[in-house]
Amino acid sequence: MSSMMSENVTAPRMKAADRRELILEAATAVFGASSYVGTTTDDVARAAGVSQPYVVRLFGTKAKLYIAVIERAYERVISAFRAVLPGLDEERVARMGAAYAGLLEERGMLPVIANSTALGGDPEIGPVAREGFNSIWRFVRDEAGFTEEDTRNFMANGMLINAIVGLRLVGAYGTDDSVTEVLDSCLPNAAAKLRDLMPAAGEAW
Amino acid sequence: MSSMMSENVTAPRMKAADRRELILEAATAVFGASSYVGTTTDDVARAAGVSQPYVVRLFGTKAKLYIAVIERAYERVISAFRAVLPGLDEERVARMGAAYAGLLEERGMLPVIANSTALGGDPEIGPVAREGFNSIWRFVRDEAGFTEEDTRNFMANGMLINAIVGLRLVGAYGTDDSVTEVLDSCLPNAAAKLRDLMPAAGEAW
DNA sequence: GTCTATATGCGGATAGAC
DNA sequence: GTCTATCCGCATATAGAC
Repeated sequence: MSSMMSENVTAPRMKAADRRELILEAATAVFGASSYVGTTTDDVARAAGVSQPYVVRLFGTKAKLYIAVIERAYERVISAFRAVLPGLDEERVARMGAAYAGLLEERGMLPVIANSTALGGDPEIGPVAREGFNSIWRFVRDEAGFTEEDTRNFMANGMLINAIVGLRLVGAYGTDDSVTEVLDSCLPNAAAKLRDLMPAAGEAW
Repeated sequence: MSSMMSENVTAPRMKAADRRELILEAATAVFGASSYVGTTTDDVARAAGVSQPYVVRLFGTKAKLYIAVIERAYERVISAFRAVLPGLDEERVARMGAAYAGLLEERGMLPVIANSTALGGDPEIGPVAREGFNSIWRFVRDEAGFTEEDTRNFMANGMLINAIVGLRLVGAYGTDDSVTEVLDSCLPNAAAKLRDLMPAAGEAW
């Protein structure tokens, strides 16, 4: 009668690289739900099904873990954009916008990016967030070939979406219909997607 | 030889309301520089020249202090917009944009707003940040009389500026000229203003 | 590779004097 | 109205077993 009922005393052995990726995914969801400050390494650990010291062991510090999370998130955005580039035509603004909206379905991805844009003042995180933002900017302008003005408008719309996501202005929290109207005019269907994906207050994503 | 050199052992007596305002101003600068998480109540206290327990005493908790700060900031944005409304004409988009940019000169005002848009997930702060954002949205649309589309574009540009401010993409941190180009195309002169106002890494504002 | 146990430090908050 | 002293909790990080 020793360990019968205790589930998950020890997570199944796994290659460190795989475990890393698993933790990064969980961490993205948790950081996305509660922001950098509001999340503890223990929250991340429990979401990933491992012990708190182990996530610290793997990533060194909480800040380094978060940095790994946002680097991965920014890369993901670019890969999503890149995927819709082939055969780029007149619709590339709409298609890339849709690609961004599609990321709403990947837990925490957009919230994490939104949050990272407010952390430029942090000496460790700031440089990484800036580089991520810049990399998207450059991609849109140089690889997708947007004009200067289209690039600005595209990024501005993205930041508006980030703010709406960061504020939890839709979903269980939404009170003002005008906001979802706006969202709809930014990216058709994004509002509906957000509504579905948003957890109730206090819930995890 | 007792208290000769000790400066400010006790802050000069003052009406609580005035002290409150003084602390709010200092707190705006400090929260703006280091974000909500990165700031301690002691940081605020020292910036305001009072003791740490006293700021807690006046505001109850750190979260309540921050809430007071962002409420004040959102009100300030609206008052700045309202000030340029009389005799509103064709230029109202440009004039309100300039009014927003003018707030760059008030320490921490824009950074605080930028940061608050990432804290929607916080059960205490979230509702206040949402209400602040909504109030600006409504003002632009209903009182300034912007069209639905102009409102969205205006807010989107504002969020882009917030992101640039939040990321510290200009000033001592700026590395990519393309970003200041963009800022200039959003709001003429804003980039130069930002450059002047941004502190070096790690410095207080 | 992963855990348990624990040290450590920091920051928010309280008590109470002046 | 404002401070000093201090408590206390919590979360990060370490040590070391398995």
